[in-house]
Amino acid sequence: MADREDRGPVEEPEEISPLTLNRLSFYLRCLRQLQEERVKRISSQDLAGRFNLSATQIRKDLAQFGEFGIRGVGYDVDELADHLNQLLGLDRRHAMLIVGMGNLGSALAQYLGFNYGAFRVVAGVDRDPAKVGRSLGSFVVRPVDDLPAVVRESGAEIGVLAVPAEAAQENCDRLIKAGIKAVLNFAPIRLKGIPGVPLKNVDLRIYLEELAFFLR
Amino acid sequence: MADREDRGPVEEPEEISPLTLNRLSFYLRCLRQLQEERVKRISSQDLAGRFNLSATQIRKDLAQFGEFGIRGVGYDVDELADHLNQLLGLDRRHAMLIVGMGNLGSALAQYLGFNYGAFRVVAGVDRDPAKVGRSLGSFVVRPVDDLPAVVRESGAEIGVLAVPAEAAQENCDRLIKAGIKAVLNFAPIRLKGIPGVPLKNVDLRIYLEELAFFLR
DNA sequence: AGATGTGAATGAGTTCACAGCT
DNA sequence: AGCTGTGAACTCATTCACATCT
Repeated sequence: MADREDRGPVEEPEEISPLTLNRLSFYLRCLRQLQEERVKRISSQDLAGRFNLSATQIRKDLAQFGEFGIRGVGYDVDELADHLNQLLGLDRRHAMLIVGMGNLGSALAQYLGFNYGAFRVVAGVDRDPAKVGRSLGSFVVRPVDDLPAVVRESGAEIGVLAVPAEAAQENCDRLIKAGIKAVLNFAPIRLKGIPGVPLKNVDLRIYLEELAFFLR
Repeated sequence: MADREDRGPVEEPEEISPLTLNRLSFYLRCLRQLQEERVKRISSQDLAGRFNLSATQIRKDLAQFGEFGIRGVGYDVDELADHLNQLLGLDRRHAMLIVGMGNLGSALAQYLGFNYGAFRVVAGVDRDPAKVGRSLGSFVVRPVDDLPAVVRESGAEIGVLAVPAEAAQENCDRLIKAGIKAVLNFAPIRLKGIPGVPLKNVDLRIYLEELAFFLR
């Protein structure tokens, strides 16, 4: 059955499609909004209606992970939010480290560190000695060569790459070698990661180009 | 209202899936890299091998829009890049306007305006009088109430929303009313657009949450 | 020969429709 | 009754396999 090619190791048992994961994250956002409105219970239909989603899909997505709803009634908003929060690994803090404290890096440090519940920017590094030593929020920018120590001391799990495309692969490798657990890449280049370390690309150029297509 | 300026023999846009569009944009990036390496011709196999793609998919994607390749030989790099460039609407400038000149807005203004060939940030607006009047790159921040005039004068086509979630829908509506042609939204909220105006969401929280899932 | 372009087959993802629980 | 959870049907996307062209 499972033919073993010269690929990486066997995958995790909990297979979840990126599309589903994306939606779960969005559902949680919707539930948070309902919580603020003091809504206690909601049916998949209502949820779908409010946020332009598909009721069936909501149910299918959720049912993958357990029976969170009450038949004939709907979902308990608080309870479901908690379940999703836990499922997505947001029930504990995630420390982030930013590589490249230029314009984008600095903006991300403040933007992400500010209002993102489970996430916290705890460190920043840069190659440029002129940027090292600057104080940004709750941390001081350190030299990129200190990465292993910075990761160890700060407990950072997620590395955010905000460096130019040319420097991205090198810094990605360094992050992984320094023991970072996941990478979020803002450089406009497709990086080669390694199997155990999830890597997500946020390519602003591609977003713009997709819009441009509709403006021809 | 969509006025189509016919210039050149571009294939019909037909319905194109967002996934395909995303890949075309990526193919173009790969071709640009090959151009820098002075590569003149490449086969779908080589292209796939170099950038971790599927050769069949490359051919299928491209074949939707014409016969760009030469059987038995491969694709002419320059020619294909030009075709994709034109197909994606990158053969002319696209002016962008940023709404919300806080940290993120300012960073985007410099980041996007700097090194993004076909795109140019030509204007920025903010609600805060303290930010109005600041000079950023090649433009001066103007009050958000001037949107209609700013759009008209600057010729901006793409509106970039870099405002808090609460203000995003209102500003999106204003952008559309002011005649903007497409919207790129960085606020962590799903906006209600209108049919003729393409809208793309870049939700940094969702990217982080998708990574967090793998760190449970 | 060697690579494209493409119908056919397979697989992934979504919607339908209804059984089953409250 | 009302709504969830889920197999079945369906639609969309990818891969296979090969006819076709240089």
